Amino acid sequence: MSETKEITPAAERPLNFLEEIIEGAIARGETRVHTRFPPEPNGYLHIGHAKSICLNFGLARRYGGLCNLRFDDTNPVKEDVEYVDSIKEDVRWLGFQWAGEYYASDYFDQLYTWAEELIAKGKAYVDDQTQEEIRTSRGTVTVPGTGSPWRNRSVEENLDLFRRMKAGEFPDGAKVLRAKIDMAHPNMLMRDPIMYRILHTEHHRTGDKWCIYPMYDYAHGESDSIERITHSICTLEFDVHRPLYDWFIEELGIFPSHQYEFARLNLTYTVMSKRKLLQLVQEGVVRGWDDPRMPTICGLRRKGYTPGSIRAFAEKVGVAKRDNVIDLGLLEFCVREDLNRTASRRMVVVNPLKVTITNYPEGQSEEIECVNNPEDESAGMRKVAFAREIYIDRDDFMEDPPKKYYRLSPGAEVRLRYSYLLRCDQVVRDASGEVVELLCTYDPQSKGGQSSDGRKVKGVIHWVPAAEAIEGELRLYNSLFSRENPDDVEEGKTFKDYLNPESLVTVRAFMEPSLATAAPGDKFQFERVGYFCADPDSAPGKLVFNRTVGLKDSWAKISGK
RNA sequence: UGACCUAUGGUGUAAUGGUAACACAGCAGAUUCUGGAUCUGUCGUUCAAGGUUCGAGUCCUUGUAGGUCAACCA
Repeated sequence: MSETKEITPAAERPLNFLEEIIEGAIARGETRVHTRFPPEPNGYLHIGHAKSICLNFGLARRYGGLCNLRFDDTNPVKEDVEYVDSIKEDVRWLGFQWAGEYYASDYFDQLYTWAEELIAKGKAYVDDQTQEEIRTSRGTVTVPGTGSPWRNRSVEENLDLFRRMKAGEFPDGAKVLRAKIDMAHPNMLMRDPIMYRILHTEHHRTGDKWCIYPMYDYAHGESDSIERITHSICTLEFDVHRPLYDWFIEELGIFPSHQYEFARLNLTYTVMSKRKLLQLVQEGVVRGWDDPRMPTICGLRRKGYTPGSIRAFAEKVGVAKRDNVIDLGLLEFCVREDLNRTASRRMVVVNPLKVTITNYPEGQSEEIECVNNPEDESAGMRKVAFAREIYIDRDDFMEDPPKKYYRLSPGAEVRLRYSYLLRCDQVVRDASGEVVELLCTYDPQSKGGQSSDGRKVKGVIHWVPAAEAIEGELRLYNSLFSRENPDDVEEGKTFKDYLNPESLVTVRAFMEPSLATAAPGDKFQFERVGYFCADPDSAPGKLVFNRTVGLKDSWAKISGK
């Protein structure tokens, strides 16, 4: 009964609509489940991708199937190996293994052959119109398009022209290959969509082998088909692409993969579009893709998020087809839930106030045993030196405290975490009247939760020994934007007008000595402050910690902060 | 003013024609050497109007609202 509460296993919650579709198929005897996660290597993965990754790999795992990692690298002008590497690292870090690592570019030869096949069937043609002409002749959502003057070229001419496009005889933009469908189709995507464009650009994998590249719509379904993907899961905006996805597969008569759409993840107080995230990086608004304020996987990792907390989050947000905006608080809840069970506790004073314990012998000190993690006995104990001079946090002292303030104030008594009861006797000020030191007395009988006369105090505050404390940097992160939905811009503004000027606050802090050996990535709970993770910038003698998330703070609520 | 998708507490997600529930957030309390954690209680929900049915969140019709689509991006 008192066991740690487990995250609801996927098996014990109701099925989402995709699982119902799969179980329906299984009921009809189709037992194979093969999914894929298909990022374009043109940017870093973010928390929205994490939802897709957990979904695709999770479904495969749940139904004993496979999930491929496939790079949708059909546009060489935007793509780079830097992104390929980061994507692989992030998927692995999230805890998933792909059945195979594939690239749409691996299929360029097959795709080309199929394109010639469609030309031969009279289902595709080479169009000489300019980009502008193609755009205007496509019509609008309410006006049907009109056919290109090149729409009825002979199969022989189309084949010849397409081969010469491939051979590099034409400059970029001179010609395209189009599917011949229906220029008056109510779905704009079906109005003779472009299959190939000329791009004399080196590809990060195929080099200069190709100067024509397939478009997403032509490449994606066929790639799924080649890999014999059973469930091609994508986000809602691809819904209108499905008829085209099916059209190519149908015309080619190849393995019938099917596309299903779900609603992408949105989070409050952040943006999720790659374009905007790229802009923040390029303009130096953040320090890079892995800036802890970014909603990227690498940003969250650097901030101290755990793979398990992100998986739990993906599980909790569910999968459906309606647009949604998830409360950032849910993500924070998930990481607190995880870290509470696993993070070692430490004492760190953010805003130091010196305390001299006048009845503690000068020159004396003792080792105090501190519990590393009350949620995990196996985490053991550590020792912290206690002496006559210590630091406490300024927030833990008030000269004139309001009601319900349990912390230190003149004449009041609190417990120093893991050690003694402490009473404040006198306040020392500097010339300007600022409080610079507290003179206190301790109850020598009060160690280990006791007191000399059985009295109890309500407040417990943390501390560090003045002599041994080490100094370090704390990077306190707040939401990147101050507006709940930064994409929802007012007249004449852009999303950047809603950047939170306090998204990063850097402070110096005094830390207990055991933190000196913290290595980048190590996670701690600084008691009563929050969860922190040693930053890659951190090194012995130059400690840097990122605040992953603060602790729930009911005093802040009461005091109305 | 075309096609398609969607509409359930503050935010998400369930309820598969038969008592509208779960999580987060909120509120109140218990407990606690972290104002943490834990535990208990509590607030609050079916877009609208018709229809089918003994019975509708669910099916049908019509509205309304939101979203997606007019890159040689994915």
